[in-house]
Amino acid sequence: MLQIQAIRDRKDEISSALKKRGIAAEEMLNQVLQLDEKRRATQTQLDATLAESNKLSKEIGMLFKSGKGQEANVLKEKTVKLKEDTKRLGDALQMATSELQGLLYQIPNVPHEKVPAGNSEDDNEEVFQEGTIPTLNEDALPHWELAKKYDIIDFELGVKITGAGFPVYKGKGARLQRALIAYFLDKNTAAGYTEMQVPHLVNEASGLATGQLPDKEGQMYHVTADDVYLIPTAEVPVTNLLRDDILNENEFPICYTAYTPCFRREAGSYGAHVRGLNRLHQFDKVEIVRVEHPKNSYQALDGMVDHIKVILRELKLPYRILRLCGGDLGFTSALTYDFEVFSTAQDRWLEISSVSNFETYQANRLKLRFKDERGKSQLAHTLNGSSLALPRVLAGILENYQTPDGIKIPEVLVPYCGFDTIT
RNA sequence: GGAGAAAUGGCAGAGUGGUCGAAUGCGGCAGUCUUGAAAACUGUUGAGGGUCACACCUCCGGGGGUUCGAAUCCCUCUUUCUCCGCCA
Repeated sequence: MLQIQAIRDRKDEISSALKKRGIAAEEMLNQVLQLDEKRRATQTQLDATLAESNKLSKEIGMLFKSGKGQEANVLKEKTVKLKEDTKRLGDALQMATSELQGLLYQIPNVPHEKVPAGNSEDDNEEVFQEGTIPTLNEDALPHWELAKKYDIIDFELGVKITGAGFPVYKGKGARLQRALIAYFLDKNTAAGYTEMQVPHLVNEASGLATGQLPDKEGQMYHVTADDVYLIPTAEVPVTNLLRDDILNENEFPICYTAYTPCFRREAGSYGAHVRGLNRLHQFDKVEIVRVEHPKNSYQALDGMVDHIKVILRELKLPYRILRLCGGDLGFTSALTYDFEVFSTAQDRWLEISSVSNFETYQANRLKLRFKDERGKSQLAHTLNGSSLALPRVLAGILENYQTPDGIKIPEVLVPYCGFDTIT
């Protein structure tokens, strides 16, 4: 959620930056300012009314104490009208506040100056590419064929026990997945991220604070009996660990990593692009989350990107980095880099990580602040990234490492797997 | 799931209708003393709205109510603790 003060100070700047998302926000922002003014005017009136009745109440108290009950009763009558005003103004204030809030919820984050304009993924900007794309045999298979051939992932079994998009990993497939999780966590903790294990269900307040609610209910599984949501990403519980906190400046940076399953309804997805591991309702992911001083957050973002580069380099997977354009940028993000692994057998790039700086957008909803050197509360910056998402990394490994003799295991994973080939 | 008790500032903990945004202690910060530190002493120390700055307003788990006036009384929800039940 954008800060009202920011809109008051830099409306035109914000409005033109939002154009990169293809959003004409001018009118909405004007409406925000109007509502804000109304809200403040109402607040001022209410405060004055309350001040007066506070004063009267004190006088009444003193009169009663000194036995002047009659005078007190005269004053009491005066409070009747004040009470009515208080009620009316209080209702008006509440209405203005929630209207304002509702409007602010609809305005996405302001794109960073580096964000290219554009409407679709075609306008994303490739900023880096590394690794060699292997030359495979003519009979090279996509990962869903490999999964069947070597009996390491069973999609039909998942359908039987749950439904489409809930695969069952078997034998060496399960072990490889566990190896990847352990390897990612080890890399992240070695880089200074504290490993956390968090709940996989969150309440409504958490969903609101990181921006999954109120608009994206459809993406999350909702357990209505207990009114909790299955997490779509570890970002939600991990970032919410710091909800309502006021940090000291010297606590920065806060760096967490967590492995969790992620649950996404993915309503409306279909077709070849969702085959196999490409898009699932349940998948595993290791996430990194940072909370930073505003002046350091972009340096931190670069650091996260570099960190993920190292991992992909070690896995020897060909990958590229995209800077997302305004149209492809997530609602809450100011700047996002996507990592994509090239899947040779499918002949396409697969997104495996998304690294974002949310600046104060999430922090504003989270009420995640810090005390600056003057002792004033300021919003912190939040960032997160996948490090990494499992299924497509797995798909990339299976496809790129396939040989006539079986699937080779990347060297760094062999100690975690306990075998070097899947046959 | 059943019965009972509780929820107050960073922490501990007083406060059961008015002058309480809240005693006191600890912790934090600043100062005095000291070569320096400790101890001692003095001062200061919650969040949000509002204002150029004050004033002023709101917040004692959340929501609602009674009252001229609520941390304090009532209703409700949530959470924690104790006992019972169930159980990895």
